[in-house]
Amino acid sequence: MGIIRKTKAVTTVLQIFEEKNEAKSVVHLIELVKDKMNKTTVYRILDRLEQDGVIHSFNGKDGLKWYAKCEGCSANHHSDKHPHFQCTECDKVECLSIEINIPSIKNHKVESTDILLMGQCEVCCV
Amino acid sequence: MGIIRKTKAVTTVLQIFEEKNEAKSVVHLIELVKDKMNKTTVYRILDRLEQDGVIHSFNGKDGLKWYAKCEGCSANHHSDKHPHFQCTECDKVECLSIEINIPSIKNHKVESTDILLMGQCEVCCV
DNA sequence: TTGCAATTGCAACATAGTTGCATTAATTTT
DNA sequence: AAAATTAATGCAACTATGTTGCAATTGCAA
Ligand SMILES: [Mn+2]
Ligand SMILES: [Mn+2]
Ligand SMILES: [Zn+2]
Ligand SMILES: [Zn+2]
Repeated sequence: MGIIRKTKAVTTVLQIFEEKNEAKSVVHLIELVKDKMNKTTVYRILDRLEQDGVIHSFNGKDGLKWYAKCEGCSANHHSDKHPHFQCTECDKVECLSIEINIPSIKNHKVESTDILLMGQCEVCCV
Repeated sequence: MGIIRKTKAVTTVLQIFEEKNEAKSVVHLIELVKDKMNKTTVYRILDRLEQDGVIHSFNGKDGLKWYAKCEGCSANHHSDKHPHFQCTECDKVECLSIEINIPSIKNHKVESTDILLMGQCEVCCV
């Protein structure tokens, strides 16, 4: 089960995702709220928010865990699957709403995909 | 620069990749050779072999680092880019020789991709 | 052989993430 | 409104992957 009590810590974390629709690494999140709560709490809240379909997680280019807001997901229906883009210059991560076609692989059953595109973001492109 | 001296340790690691064309996680490799060399040595050898275009690395589903033999790469030309498949049941990883088409993204410059497909492998499919 | 630089082992470190347990605080019950 | 219940938190200790500095070893060329 996910979030049951709306504590101050939960509200703080939620606010971060609400106020700006941007992916955040756990490391960055911990840094952001380090005066307000323990890192263990951050990990646990993120866990529970993910279970509830409020946020989703994925791995960035260096293997770190990132989270971003879900759109149209719930505790029993995680539908918001998509590739991500990480800028090699500023490290920013974006959720991409593009569809990438995966060809079927002989004798294999592909159930999910983990796609990270890397390069230069809009800002760093120039 | 990569491998300069063909030491016993280098030979041991190379043999593992030669005898079976299969991706290996660093954790597994360290375990495999733990009586023969230090883990630091394993990390450093893998590093140098990658620089030489003998092997390539990528992240598995749990964020762990994996390595597999390269085909047709050299120190100054790493061409063997491809998606990977990891079985969710037996954890085995395969290099895929399929092409996945990445649509261009407005105002972004995609320079590389990191694609991991997950599901059931040939053995676990049944 | 000898000399030297590449390689290795080792211990200590860095960082991400997890766990157990006592304490605190939301929320429900009385 | 107070008490009871139990989810949530803080903290310290831990695990795991990966890195670094440095002294000792070893491959190889001269
Ligand atoms: Mn996303
Ligand atoms: Mn591969
Ligand atoms: Zn950027
Ligand atoms: Zn399998």
